[in-house]
Amino acid sequence: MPTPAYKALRKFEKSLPIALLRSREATTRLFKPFIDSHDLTMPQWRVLRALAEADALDAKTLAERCVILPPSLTRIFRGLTQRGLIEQVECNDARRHMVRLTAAGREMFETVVQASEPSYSELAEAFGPERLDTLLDLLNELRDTVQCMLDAPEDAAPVRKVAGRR
Amino acid sequence: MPTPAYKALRKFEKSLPIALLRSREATTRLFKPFIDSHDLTMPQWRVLRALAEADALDAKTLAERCVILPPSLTRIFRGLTQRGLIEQVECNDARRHMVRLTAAGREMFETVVQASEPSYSELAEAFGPERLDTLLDLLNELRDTVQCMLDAPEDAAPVRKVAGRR
DNA sequence: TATTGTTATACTCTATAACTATA
DNA sequence: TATAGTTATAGAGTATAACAATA
Repeated sequence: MPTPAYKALRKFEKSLPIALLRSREATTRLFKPFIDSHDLTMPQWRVLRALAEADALDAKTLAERCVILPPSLTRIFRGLTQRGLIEQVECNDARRHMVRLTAAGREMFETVVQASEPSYSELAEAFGPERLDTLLDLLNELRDTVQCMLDAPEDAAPVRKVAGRR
Repeated sequence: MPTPAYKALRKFEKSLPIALLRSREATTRLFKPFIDSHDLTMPQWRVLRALAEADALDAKTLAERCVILPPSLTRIFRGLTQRGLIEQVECNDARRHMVRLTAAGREMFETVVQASEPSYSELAEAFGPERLDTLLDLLNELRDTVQCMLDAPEDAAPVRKVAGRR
């Protein structure tokens, strides 16, 4: 007989972490070819995309917004700078590494966007534009909700900040 | 003036791949400590979780269901077997590597589930149980929709199966 | 003293191709 | 001949700690 914990458990498809992973995997498989064909990695592309909406951003902001750890971001900066897609920007606070797109970087961004836009439109149409919008809202609100839980140290979680053994 | 492609583009927060990534990152940060504290990796945990709902599964099924590539799965099998959490099961088709949880594996599964269930409940309550359910449905349907698009070779995508240069 | 970012390092996952065994 | 899985291997991401520079 199944134990209570097993019975209470949501089915595999109803597991939030797994559903997020599998949806992301499928979405990535759809769009990654467009990124690959321009010799960009997905994290590199997220950086270009974030910069395309801002004049310039610092490493900390990009790390948070693109879900990239600082050491990875350092390498990404190096790669994109060498290829002439981004450039450093002077900043009052000399500690901050601020970057922006170069003309070539913006051109690269536009090229990839134009190439992949049809697939995005096709997906939106197939899935339903309003449902896609609902999904996006729910995803962003879920993130906020989790963020709040993690900020409020009230739960019975295992060793949080100081990671366990390993 | 912004180019058409840029204007047509959804804002950063409205990008599906990025929204999925960021939501998953937050969710992972919430649950990963429970997995870590039992010296399991996330992929290992997904395998245990998938096996907990089935008597036995073969590598191909697990790879698809847990979003793990075959070579990774081979290593995961090795690790979980050495720790006595899974065991191989005889199969008619000698090519297939079928595995199931051992008693210790099921015990490990139950322990982790019981430890993390309070956080999941707290999240469900904070987010709204019915909204969480809607989100899960949308995620699973999104995956199906994308799957259909990828199966139907009709779009103007770049070199699909045969990856680009690299 | 706190913050920002880089370097160093180890480990894991990702991704392909080549190979073996079985059907 | 096709399928299932393993091995080999290269590369990229993940994660921490330690360090340098600046505030």
